[in-house]
Amino acid sequence: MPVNKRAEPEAEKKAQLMAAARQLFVQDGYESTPMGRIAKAAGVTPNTIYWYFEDKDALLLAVLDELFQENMATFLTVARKPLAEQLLWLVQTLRGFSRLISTVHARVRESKPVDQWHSQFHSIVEQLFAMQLPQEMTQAAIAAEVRIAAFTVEGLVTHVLDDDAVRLTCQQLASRWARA
Amino acid sequence: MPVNKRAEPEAEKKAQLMAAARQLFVQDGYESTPMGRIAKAAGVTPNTIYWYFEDKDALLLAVLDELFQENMATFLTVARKPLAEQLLWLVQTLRGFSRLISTVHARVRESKPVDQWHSQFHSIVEQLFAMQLPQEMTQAAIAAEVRIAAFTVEGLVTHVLDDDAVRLTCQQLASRWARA
DNA sequence: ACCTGAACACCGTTCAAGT
DNA sequence: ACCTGAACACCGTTCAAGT
Repeated sequence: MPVNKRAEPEAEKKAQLMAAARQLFVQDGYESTPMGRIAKAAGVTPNTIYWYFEDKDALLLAVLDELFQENMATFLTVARKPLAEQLLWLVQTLRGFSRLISTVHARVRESKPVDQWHSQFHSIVEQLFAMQLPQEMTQAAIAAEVRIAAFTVEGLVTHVLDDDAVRLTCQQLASRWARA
Repeated sequence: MPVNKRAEPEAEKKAQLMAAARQLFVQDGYESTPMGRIAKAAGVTPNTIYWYFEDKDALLLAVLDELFQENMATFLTVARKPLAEQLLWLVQTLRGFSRLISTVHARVRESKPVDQWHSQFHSIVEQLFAMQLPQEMTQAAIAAEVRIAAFTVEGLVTHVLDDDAVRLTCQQLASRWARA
């Protein structure tokens, strides 16, 4: 007849595992953090993780989803500012997860789920920018400009550059879209 | 007194190893090709590779250098054409090595030698483009435009896109640099 | 349902030993 | 100088067994 026997419901344990994985993935990178280290940080045995997650990729995707949700909310806040500022905010935010981003790109080829997540992420971000570009542009031009912006953001995030270079590149990029 | 005892001088054996590695790295990717497979393709035992190369990274760098030298020559041929065409050529050529490029980006963080190779590669390609941009632009603007171009090329190379999208993006990118 | 100890398969690399 | 067989350390994952 008891309903809440366990001190830790399944969801909570899963959250602990994700918190440990997230911290280590962001700090040390996905490839450089063995399952054993995540397990130890969460106080379990490595194989226990497999009761909650299918494999290491599933853990990665769960972490990515969490990070996306958390930061999407505040991005929508920034979405009313000038485009150059939006770009700069996006780059600075993503820079905090640059190792994770490199990992996603590396694993797009090896893992279908990672590939799907990556495609979806691009779609959302690119659409958010597309709707802000001048209406006078052709659809093809808008699509091209959005790709240029997306790839530039990725480059700024994953390459080592000083803040000035990042800022100037965002401004130069946005200067093209001055409304007619 | 004999001078050329061996049927296969060291350089030749090394070249064989590099040819095997190159083929497999390009086809299957660096992470997905074990040293054992390279060894088998070259007709030796895995540990033999370590007599010729310090480690797997050294093999990778040797292959990268080879590819760079081979393609640099024909790039200089293309360098007299319009910028949009140069970009398109660069993207299409690099697309043949997209897995290798993803690997380089992933390993920049883990391997100092790979990081240095990557930086040097960027420097050379970016300078080649910088000198072709309109003289009227400020140094800062040129630097920003070159970064935008480099990152867009990288994005076009590493993401899945149809040929039309690639072509349109290169044109749109170059349209900005129309000489005043 | 939840977790563990032990094992498996795979991989890069090393090393003592051979020619 | 050049190459090998055997071993080492490490890793993701599985599985039979425990509670």
